[in-house]
Formats: sequence, C-alpha cells, structure tokens
Amino acid sequence: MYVKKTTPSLNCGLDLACEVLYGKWKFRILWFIHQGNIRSSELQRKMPDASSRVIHIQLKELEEHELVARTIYPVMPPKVEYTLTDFGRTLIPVLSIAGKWAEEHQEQLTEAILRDHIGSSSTSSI
Amino acid sequence: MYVKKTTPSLNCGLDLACEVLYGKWKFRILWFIHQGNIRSSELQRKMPDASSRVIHIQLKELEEHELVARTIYPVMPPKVEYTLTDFGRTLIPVLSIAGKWAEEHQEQLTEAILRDHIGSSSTSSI
DNA sequence: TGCAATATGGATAAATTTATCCCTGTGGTG
DNA sequence: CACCACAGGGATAAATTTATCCATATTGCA
Repeated sequence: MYVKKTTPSLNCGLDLACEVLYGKWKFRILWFIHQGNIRSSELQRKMPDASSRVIHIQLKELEEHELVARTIYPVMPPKVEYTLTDFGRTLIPVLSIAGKWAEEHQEQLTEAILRDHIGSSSTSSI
Repeated sequence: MYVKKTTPSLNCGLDLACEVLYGKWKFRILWFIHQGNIRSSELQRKMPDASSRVIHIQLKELEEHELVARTIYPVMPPKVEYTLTDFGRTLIPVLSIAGKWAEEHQEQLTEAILRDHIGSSSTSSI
C-alpha cells in the first residue's frame, strides 16, 4: 500500500486490515488457499490474468504478514505448498461475509463497475 | 484498481467487492460517513494525511458506485454533505466485521506491518 | 544434449495511484 | 481591499504497483 513516510495516524482498526489486505490479487489468493492447500503454479492456472511474478510477490507479502505459510517439499521438481496459518484462518469469516455481500449485490456492483470502465475506455471522437 | 484491458474473468464475488472498495482511503471514508453525515472538510480534518484532492476523488468514485450520496445545500460558503446510500448501508456489516477482526488481532497486525515498514525504510549501512 | 516443469528473483517498462500546487467563485469579516 | 472557509478541478510530479522478459537451479525424459 502506498504509505506516506509521515503517516502515523491509523484511526480505526480497519486501517490495519486494509494495509495487510491491500493488493490486487490477495483476496483471490487467500480465497483459493482457503479452499485447499495449493501450489503457486495452481494459482497461476486459476488466475491466468496475473503474472506469476505478482503472484509470488503477493504470496510473499501474505507470508510476511503471517496469513499464509509455506511448506517446502524437498523433491524435484520443487514443490511448495501454501496454507492458511491459524491467523489466516481467522480471516475466513471476513472473506465470507464480503463475498456474500458482493454476491447479493452482484447486479448493482457489476453495473457500477461497468459504468466505470466504459466511461474511461475509448477517448473522445472529434 | 489497476485492471488489465484484457481482464474478463472475475472469479468469486469477492472480486467485485474488491474493485469497488479498492482505494487507500475508501474504508476510512465509508466508516466516517457511516458514523454520521459528513462534509468533505471534516474528512480532511479527520484524515490529515490525505490531501483534499484525493478525498474528493475517492468520494466521487464512491458516489459513482452509488455507495455514498451527495446533498448540496445552496448556501454560502458552499455546503455539501455526504451520506451512505441504501446500498452503502448494506456494506456496514462488512466494515464492522473487518474492523472487529482487525481490532481483535491488532497486536499481530501491528507487528506484521511494522516489520514490513522497517524492512523497507532505511537503506543498508555499510 | 536439449527441453519440460517447478519456484523464485532481477531488471526494466507500463500503468495507475497518490501527492502537491494552483486556480475558480462566493459572501462575510478585518 | 485582502483574506478566509468552502467545494471542486487541472496540471504535473512522485511513488508505488503490476506486467513483461529473462535467468537460475534441479531432476527426469527423449
């Protein structure tokens, strides 16, 4: 997350959550890992729009924040499995409720987002 | 949110929520508005680290996504009040649970984030 | 030997986001 | 008159994030 050097004031607890969850693919990654231990190559297949690079980076951040854990199997070719930590699992209700909210309001959300993207797509004609 | 032109696949509903909520100050803004109708100048005072510019921009996005509404009072100096829409209010449980999660794990979160920031602050010594 | 799959990292480019500075218009106040 | 508070927007710079390309290491297989 873009944080000014001089940002001392975190107001509500929400801010902390934001910092840790900020990242384009983190929700999805957490969601997939929550559905079962998973390898990064599987994540790449499940999210073809994300480059493997970014997936690795965001996984690493999640790991540094201790939301996910890495298990390395000393085999060839290398195998690394990602799991939710205990801490990571405490996040599941949050993910679920957010997901439920999004599903319940999918129509409205889709409209809003489409409006958004259309508005900024093609540039003026004349 | 940074979205590749060729990003068709939104997997779980979560993605939609992410898109609409992506923005450094949006959670805070929603939270403050939820605590009572509010003017943008108040938001600036409550979040001194955010420039008024960004606050306006993110408010506008939230408005475009129909999560908040603007009420303009035709007085001088101008007065504009921001409110949660009905749709915006449906988000309150999500905010609450996320906030509760963050508070319950504040210690762990703070550590993780500090670790993060310290790691990337000053550059090497020798 | 050459290549495939795997996990990961560096360097660099492209895109976006946020910050900073400045400007408008209005009515009241010093 | 100069200036303030207020809401908002334009232009531009700074910072960050994401994408893209390439490289490493290892084992097995053709």
